[in-house]
Amino acid sequence: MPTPHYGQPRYRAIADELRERIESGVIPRGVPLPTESALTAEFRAARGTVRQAIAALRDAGLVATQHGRGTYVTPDQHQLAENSETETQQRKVAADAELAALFAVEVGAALVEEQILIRANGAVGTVVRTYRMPQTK
Amino acid sequence: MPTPHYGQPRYRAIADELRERIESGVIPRGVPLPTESALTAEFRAARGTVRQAIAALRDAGLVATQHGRGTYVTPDQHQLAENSETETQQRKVAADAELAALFAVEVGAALVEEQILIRANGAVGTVVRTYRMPQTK
DNA sequence: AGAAATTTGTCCGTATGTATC
DNA sequence: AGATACATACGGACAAATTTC
Repeated sequence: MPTPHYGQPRYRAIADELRERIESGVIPRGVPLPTESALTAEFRAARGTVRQAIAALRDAGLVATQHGRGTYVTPDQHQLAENSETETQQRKVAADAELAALFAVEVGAALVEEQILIRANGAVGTVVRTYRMPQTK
Repeated sequence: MPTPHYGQPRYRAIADELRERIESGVIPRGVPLPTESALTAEFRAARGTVRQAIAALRDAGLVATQHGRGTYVTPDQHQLAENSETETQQRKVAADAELAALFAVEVGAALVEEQILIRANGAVGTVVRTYRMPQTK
């Protein structure tokens, strides 16, 4: 099989098809996308092409991929807006090993953490923690 | 040559090297990057790997590519701050005591963590961690 | 104006590494 | 430890846009 891509590239057609399934609900939010090999078989495309399609969806924020686990459809943010309230608090925390590496400081160094709780109907649905270096100026 | 990518992937090392040349002025702003085949020869890497490196620079806004022409170093935005890029990673983590209380689950229960790194001029400035329950129905 | 050369874009197939289950 | 799934890398082929002759 040669490599014809007249008009629309193959990977874009696959991406559009998957996007359609997500937005129409054929693939519900929060569940994993078919695996790369499943998509490879379904669309008769090489894995690289399938990965290109998934990358496009990822760039669009529609899905998120986890190494070794799969690619998951991102939960729909629009629906959360109704009964949701947020609660924010700030505190000083010590850098763990990972944060220390990211910020290039020593383990245990002081960081500012802002924690936002997002409640839907009373129950905590999402916790967002933002870390920054303390402002020194 | 097999395909070892212990530690840092090859394409990232190439991207870092090119970024270094750009930021140090070895490759001035506004001029074209070496062609893909030139980079292929210089780094002894496959073209796909070189293209992956260039894609990383493109995502970071350092270069822009034009079909049939080449990849050009973006003119200096040098009014700072807009040189920020993000990197997102998702993983499964065990709930610590606090998160367990917030989500009303047991300590150690599986949560999905999405971590976003916000870089300004290469250095991590902000880390955002979002926690959710897996498989929300 | 047209043909050839150059350069990036797309696609295939395969192999191996790494993370997760 | 084995199976599954995504990540990285190679090499080859052809397509499309641009430049050069």
